[in-house]
Amino acid sequence: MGLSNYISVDCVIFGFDFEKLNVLLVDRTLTDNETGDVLFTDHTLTGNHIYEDETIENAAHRVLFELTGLQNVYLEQFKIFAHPDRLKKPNDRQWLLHDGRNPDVRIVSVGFFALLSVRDVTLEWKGRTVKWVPYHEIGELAFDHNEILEGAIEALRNKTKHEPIGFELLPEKFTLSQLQKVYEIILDTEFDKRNFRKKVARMKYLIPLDEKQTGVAHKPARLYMFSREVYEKTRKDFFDFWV
Amino acid sequence: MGLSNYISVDCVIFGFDFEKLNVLLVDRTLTDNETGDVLFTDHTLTGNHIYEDETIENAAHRVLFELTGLQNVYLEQFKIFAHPDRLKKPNDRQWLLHDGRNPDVRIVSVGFFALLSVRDVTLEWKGRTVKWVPYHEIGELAFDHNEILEGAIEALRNKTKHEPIGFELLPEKFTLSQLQKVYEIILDTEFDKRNFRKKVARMKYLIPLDEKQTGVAHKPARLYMFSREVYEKTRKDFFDFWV
DNA sequence: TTTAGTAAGTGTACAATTTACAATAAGGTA
DNA sequence: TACCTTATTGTAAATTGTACACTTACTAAA
Repeated sequence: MGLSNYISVDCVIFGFDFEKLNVLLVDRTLTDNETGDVLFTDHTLTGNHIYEDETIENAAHRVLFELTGLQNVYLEQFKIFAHPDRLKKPNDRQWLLHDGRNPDVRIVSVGFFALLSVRDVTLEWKGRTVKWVPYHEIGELAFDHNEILEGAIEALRNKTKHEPIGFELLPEKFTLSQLQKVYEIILDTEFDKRNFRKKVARMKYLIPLDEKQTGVAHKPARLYMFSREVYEKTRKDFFDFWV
Repeated sequence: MGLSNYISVDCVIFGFDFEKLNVLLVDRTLTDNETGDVLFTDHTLTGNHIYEDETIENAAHRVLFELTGLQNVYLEQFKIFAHPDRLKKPNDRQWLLHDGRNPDVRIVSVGFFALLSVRDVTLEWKGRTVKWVPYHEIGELAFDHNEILEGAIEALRNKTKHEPIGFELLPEKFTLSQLQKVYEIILDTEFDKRNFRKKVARMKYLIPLDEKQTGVAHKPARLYMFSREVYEKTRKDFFDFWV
């Protein structure tokens, strides 16, 4: 099974740690073959070429599995990146050449974003170091990966406003304060606690459990679950573009 | 300037005629070179390969211009179609072979949808007949074009719910009943006329004109315009996924 | 065991929006 | 002039949005 050497996927993997939104980045360090000097070092998103007989969704799930060991992760295609010059910055050309690839071949990359609650992650991938970096601390990335990241954030924001995907960034059981925090971080805003809860109380698909937080140095909060089943059954389509 | 022979764009061009949502389709008829017999005839969406140095957005605008002569059309990338078997139905292979193309090369296609008010359209494109077909009357299309069409409709519905793109399907000046009809058709629902107008009256970016319809056999309706400028200035981001 | 610290949980009044519902007005056409 | 067609408009009740502050339940430290 060969590789399709002109299509790739790039995954923006978001992980929420109850405080910040993080993104999984991979170190990219190019060293001179002879002297061993470090020529440059920076970061990339996580991506892969796809196999010839593979769907792009599969390729994206594969990346995700290799990195996190997780299979059932929220993953969504959001945009294609295909600018003719997207791989043509000097460092990027050098890196591709070093890797035995032709930097003049136009590569179309399909952007995906994934959502998960931060957990332990395989800390190596193809011999490169992988780490969580807070979204706001991400500097200049390799290739067009800053553009892909911004596209992912925008897609995440838009989707979050209209569909219940915030839950994907939390563990199965979570508190209302954690849920509120997710939305505040993604939408870059703050909500009134009482009003947020009043709104939330109307959502039939947010199931209160008979369980509480443990081990916290304050009144323990009740735990909730999201039920996609109830959501699908009770959701109404409606019309809200105005405002 | 060569062609990238593995990337293409497919455009779902929606046209509204105040009654129905239509899609621009192109006839595809394969005739036997020797006998002249018609081997099969069906329809495709409108698509194109992209040039090597061209962005995909440019390629999509090019398709649109060739077909409609229009330059400033609402156009949006919505999904990529890349299934390994997407061009492998027997008729499709035959068509590609006849056209001198290799049906075994995997072609990634970027799906776009365009919105416009139905107007005169160039009725020929590369020697093939082009016509508006009401969305609900579209049967089986070539390649994976039914899938692309459904993807486009879904993207159109979603976007319509949250952003003011319904206007793109109307002429510059339109009546409130026409606007209501656009939304009813896209969202496949019906609105109460008084409540619809009450809601609409709150949108500052819907500008009432001192002009009325002419030539209609009933009380002429006032004309309105959409101001994207006012919309951008007054829009608030908010949060409505729950229902 | 007492105290301090921390986040959880809760109600009310007012404003804005949604919803359901039907009669009159203004043009053309016969 | 009568008729046909679509445009235009209001009101009351229910729901939702908004602004705002105190009490509760737990841990940790004294």
